Amino acid sequence: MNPIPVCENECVHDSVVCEVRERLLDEGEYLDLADLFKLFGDPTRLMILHALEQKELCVCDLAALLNLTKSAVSHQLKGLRLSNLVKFRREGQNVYYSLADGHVRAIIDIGLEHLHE
Amino acid sequence: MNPIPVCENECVHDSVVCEVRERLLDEGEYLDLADLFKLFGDPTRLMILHALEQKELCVCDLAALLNLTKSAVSHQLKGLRLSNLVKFRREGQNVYYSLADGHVRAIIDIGLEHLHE
DNA sequence: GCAATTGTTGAACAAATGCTCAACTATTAC
DNA sequence: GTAATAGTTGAGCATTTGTTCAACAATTGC
Repeated sequence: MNPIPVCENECVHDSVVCEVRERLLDEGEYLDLADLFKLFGDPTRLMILHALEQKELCVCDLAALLNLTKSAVSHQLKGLRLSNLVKFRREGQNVYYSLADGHVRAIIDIGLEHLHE
Repeated sequence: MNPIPVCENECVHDSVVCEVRERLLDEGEYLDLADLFKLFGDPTRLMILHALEQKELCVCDLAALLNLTKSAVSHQLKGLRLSNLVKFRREGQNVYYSLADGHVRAIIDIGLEHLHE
């Protein structure tokens, strides 16, 4: 019998598996990371993020730009806000959104690089 | 009446919206990009990718490592293969998977950086 | 040839996701 | 105060997604 692995398989390279297991992150980290990347996994949110890369925009602008209802945009912005991808400021009746930091641009750029290579 | 935007809103800053619209990508690009990032949006796939960052592994190893069936792992690997995130080679009965290029590591690293900042 | 093992695939089903709709809050102008 | 506009929120519903299960293909050893 071997270390931790409980599995249906015979072939398993135990020493390698154990070695890799030690370098893996906590399960919670992968959950958090997945929740973050899920936000990039929807065309609408990508367009919102990419638009905000160009300029600060209010909800109405985004709705007009993407041909969506303000509600739909607002729902998506909420997710982006909760993960600190975007920040916002109120000015009168308008709420202006912009990117919170450079991570969004960096991630999208690498994604595009991967697609176009 | 103004350029392209057809919308329910009055507030829209037309010149800004038009300017941003010109810099947006084709809709298909956002779809492709979203499909790519969807692959990072699942904890299981993230663990697979992160494990492959450490070492080349066969399906059995991954199954043992993540406590999943070979079927589940194989299904996920298929998606990763189709998007050129992983490559593989057959050696006897085993199929060994590894990362196709540096983009996976780059994306995961930025994601972790964002979470931990 | 046959049995054993690794790996892949398609169908099925439960869980998660994104949009719509309606109701609501917030600010401005009167 | 009221009316109008911007924005948010929760429920509902159709679509998508991830795993399981069973059947199948591929390689090895006899």
